[in-house]
Amino acid sequence: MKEGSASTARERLQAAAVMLFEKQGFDATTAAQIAVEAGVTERTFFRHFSNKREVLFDGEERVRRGLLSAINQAPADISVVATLFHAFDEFRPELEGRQDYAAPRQRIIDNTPTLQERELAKIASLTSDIAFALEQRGASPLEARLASQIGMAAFADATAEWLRDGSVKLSERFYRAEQVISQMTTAPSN
Amino acid sequence: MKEGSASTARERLQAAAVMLFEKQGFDATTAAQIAVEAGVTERTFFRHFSNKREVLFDGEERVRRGLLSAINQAPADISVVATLFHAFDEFRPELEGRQDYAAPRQRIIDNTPTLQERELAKIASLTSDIAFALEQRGASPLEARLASQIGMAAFADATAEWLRDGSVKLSERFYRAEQVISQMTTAPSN
DNA sequence: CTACTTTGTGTCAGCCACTGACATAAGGTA
DNA sequence: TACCTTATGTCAGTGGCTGACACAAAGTAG
Repeated sequence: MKEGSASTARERLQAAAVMLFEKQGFDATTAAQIAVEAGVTERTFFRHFSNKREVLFDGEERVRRGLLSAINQAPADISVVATLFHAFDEFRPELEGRQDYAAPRQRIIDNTPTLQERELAKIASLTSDIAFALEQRGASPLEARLASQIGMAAFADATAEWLRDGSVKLSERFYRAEQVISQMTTAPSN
Repeated sequence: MKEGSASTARERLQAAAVMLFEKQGFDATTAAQIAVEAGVTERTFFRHFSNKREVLFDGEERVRRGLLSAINQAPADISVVATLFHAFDEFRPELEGRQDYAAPRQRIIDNTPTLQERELAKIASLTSDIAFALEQRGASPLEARLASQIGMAAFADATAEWLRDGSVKLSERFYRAEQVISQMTTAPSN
């Protein structure tokens, strides 16, 4: 009742959650409160989101599909790491288009351990799917697992840093990470 | 009252938890149940462990200290990745000595998404401390972050696989992972 | 040896995340 | 028109977890 009804209950719940989480913090905000703000009942909140955290983790499948399809379209004659960074760059416009929604969300996550855990789980799940995709393209299981691990670590790190501080472009952050990884295994540390 | 009293309440709670989690599953086991089995009250359970999951995550600090000290004792003239694997090998005896406790624990975690999340958080926390240690030894911040990510991914992967299937020695799993990482950025994927 | 302090525990009331069951209203379909 | 589906409300209940208070055992200080 408080939010406009020119949107679905689900969307109103997400917007109300982001607003309240930013204002009061995640822990101090109850599901019932979000529901009231969105003009529905607590029960309806839990029909749309399986738990309180999920209200912030909706786009996961979109990211998954985007990255996997970019990997499958990458050239076949490059290293696994190069394949991943090729895919990240293909997917980059989608991230850049969502910056306005993603930045406040990132701020909330940065302040909330339980959401950071959820974010780690999301990255781990993506990582596992990416490892599978690399294996399909000919990598060994262990190489696929390790490459996807460092690749997704770089992806998540670059994206989060970029959302926190937009003064370095996302493309630049990806590029730098790839350079570091390429040299990491050959050069001594000092 | 059911467990012998020749041990602390904390130890009895841990033992009771492992037993019940294996028998009934994590979700189907209540904190109150564990407490009764250990001869204390639910409130006492939560005095020893800040939440139900923590009863399985006690050795974390031991691992952290062990790995960090091993990193600091590694030779200075090798690559960051080599530094990490050197440290893993130094720490290996401690893992091998705990295999009997760690294996059932790993089985429970493998069956329980919420515990897998906690395990990811633990690895991420260790990873962050290890990145800091590498930086102290002269690595750049980005290199430190990425190297510690892939290193800890390899460490966690090798350890978990070894606990699930002891037929390949832990030293061998570490060795293989290091080989794969060294070649990852240079060779094409097929 | 007594008084004080610390540490570990029990008891109880209560909040909140989350669920199952049942009812109802609105919109589409046979 | 009768039915079915979908989204929601209502309500009662379980379980994780916390704060407050009381108490007992084991130091520790004087």
